[in-house]
Amino acid sequence: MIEYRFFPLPSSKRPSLSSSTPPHSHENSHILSLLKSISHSHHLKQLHAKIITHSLQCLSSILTATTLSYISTNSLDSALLLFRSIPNPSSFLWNTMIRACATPGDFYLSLLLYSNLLSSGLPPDKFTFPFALKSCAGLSNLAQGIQLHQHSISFGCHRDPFVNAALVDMYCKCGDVCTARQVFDTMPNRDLVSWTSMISGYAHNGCSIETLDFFNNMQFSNVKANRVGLLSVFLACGRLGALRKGERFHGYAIQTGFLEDISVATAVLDMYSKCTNLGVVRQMFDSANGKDVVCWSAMIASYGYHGLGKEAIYTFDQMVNAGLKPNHATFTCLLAACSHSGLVEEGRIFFTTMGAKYGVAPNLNHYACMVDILGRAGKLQEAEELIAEMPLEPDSSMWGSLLGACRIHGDLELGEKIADRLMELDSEYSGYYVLLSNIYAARSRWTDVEKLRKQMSERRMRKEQGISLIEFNHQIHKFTIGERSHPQSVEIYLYLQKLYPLMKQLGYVPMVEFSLHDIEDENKEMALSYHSERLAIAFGLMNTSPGSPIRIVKNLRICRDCHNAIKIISQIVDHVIFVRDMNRFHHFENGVCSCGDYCF
DNA sequence: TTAGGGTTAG
Repeated sequence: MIEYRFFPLPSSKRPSLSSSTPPHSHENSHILSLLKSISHSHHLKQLHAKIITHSLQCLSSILTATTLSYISTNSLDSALLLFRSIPNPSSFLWNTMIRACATPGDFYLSLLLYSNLLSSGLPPDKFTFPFALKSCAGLSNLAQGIQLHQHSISFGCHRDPFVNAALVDMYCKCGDVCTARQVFDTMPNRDLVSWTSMISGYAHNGCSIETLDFFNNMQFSNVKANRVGLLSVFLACGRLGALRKGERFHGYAIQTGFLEDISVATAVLDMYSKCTNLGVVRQMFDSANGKDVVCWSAMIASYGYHGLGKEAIYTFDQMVNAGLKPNHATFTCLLAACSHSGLVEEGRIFFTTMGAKYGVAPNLNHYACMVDILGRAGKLQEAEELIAEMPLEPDSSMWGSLLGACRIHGDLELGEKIADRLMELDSEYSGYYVLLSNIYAARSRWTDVEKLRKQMSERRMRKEQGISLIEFNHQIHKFTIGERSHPQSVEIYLYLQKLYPLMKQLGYVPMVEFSLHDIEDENKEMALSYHSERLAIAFGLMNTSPGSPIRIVKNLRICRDCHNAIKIISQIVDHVIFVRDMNRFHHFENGVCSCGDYCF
């Protein structure tokens, strides 16, 4: 636990109430009303000076009002300075200070004040906890949050609905969804906000199926959803690729009027961009009223996922011409779009001018995008130099981007060098090991593959399991590599076995190096044939009529062999196949993929 | 005086 220390003024320097000259009461009321109405920090400072000149700073009510005015004029430093000079602040003032600091950048101050409140002897109350918990949530400080939870019980505030909602939110934002759910389940009264906190917690912790289930539970409990709940639902549908469910919620958003809100319209747009083709996304964008920078950025991101980098740039230009100022996320979307489409020069220009021209200095994400742009295009040396010269401390993801490029271009020497760096950084992300393992496997260096596997095991790391999802009959069906637990497994495997010779006739040659086990080629072929996306595609093809699109969502990158296989499958069957992997969309039709094979 | 929030690399 972090020990929060507070440094109060020595008591001798504090103003003393008893030594003050009694001021005129009408003058006090006048100053108090002035303090309430003041809206500019400059005027407030003038008034504060007047208060000191007239020796009114000894009055508790005046000091409290002045502190509140500093908070309302966003002068937090002055408010804190003044607050520290107040001998015995009221609970109300403590809470107001803790709340004022419960914003990004000042969360730690908020907790410092909470700690000092405890030292002062005043008990925290039902207003204190929501603000202090919000600060723990903002810092993702679970240990501190658990202590606050215990304090809320000790001080008898744990039954308050606001405290409970804040606890649910804190546990979710600290990644402990299970405890959040326990708190939720024991709540005496669950209102819309607590339901929404839990739904949003599930959504932001990647529990997409639970998000949708919980949203349904809320509706069964006769709690009517609002726009905030809908935002989480669209996030979950997008992640699951659950187009039909997303469409149903889109209908709900239209009926209830929530779609008029630009945040809901953006969430719907984003859901479509992750579930389907661009036509409907563009329709959403064109029909949205009051488009802000987030909505424009979502449209730019969407062009990026679908490999239309030039359209992403055109949309960016339109946004700027419409008078909107791009933010960090806009540039991340834009650079990622350049990367997916191989627009190296365009990306380089945006990257080098974004700070001076648009006032957005490149952050780690932007550097990672630029490394990716250069790396994918084969400019590995330039990418390495960019990392070496960057003014920020490169993190593991930066080296990970470059390692990804080494995998694409088969640069084993650089790949090993980067892998050493990643080991030094002690990254817990198993994907980097898998990338290096892929580079070794592609060169049949099975001893090195085995060595890596051992290192992963020593570090208690496991390769993230590949999962493919497909929505059918309002249900999400999940497939993992070689699994046989699905009710239609027998038929799925038979289907793939029948498809295999047809694929070979059309020139499919299995790339056995993508099967990482040191096993015989024939077995490798079979291991590849049962990758999760192929099982999901077979399930989709078996259960839908010709002409209907097949939509798959995969949590990892699609492997090169599956990519080739699906291109050939799209030549055989009368279906368009969409696969969204962890990076982007692949739109397979008549033997061609929309990514132009650029990602391999 | 109290809460939940749409875009973001690999």
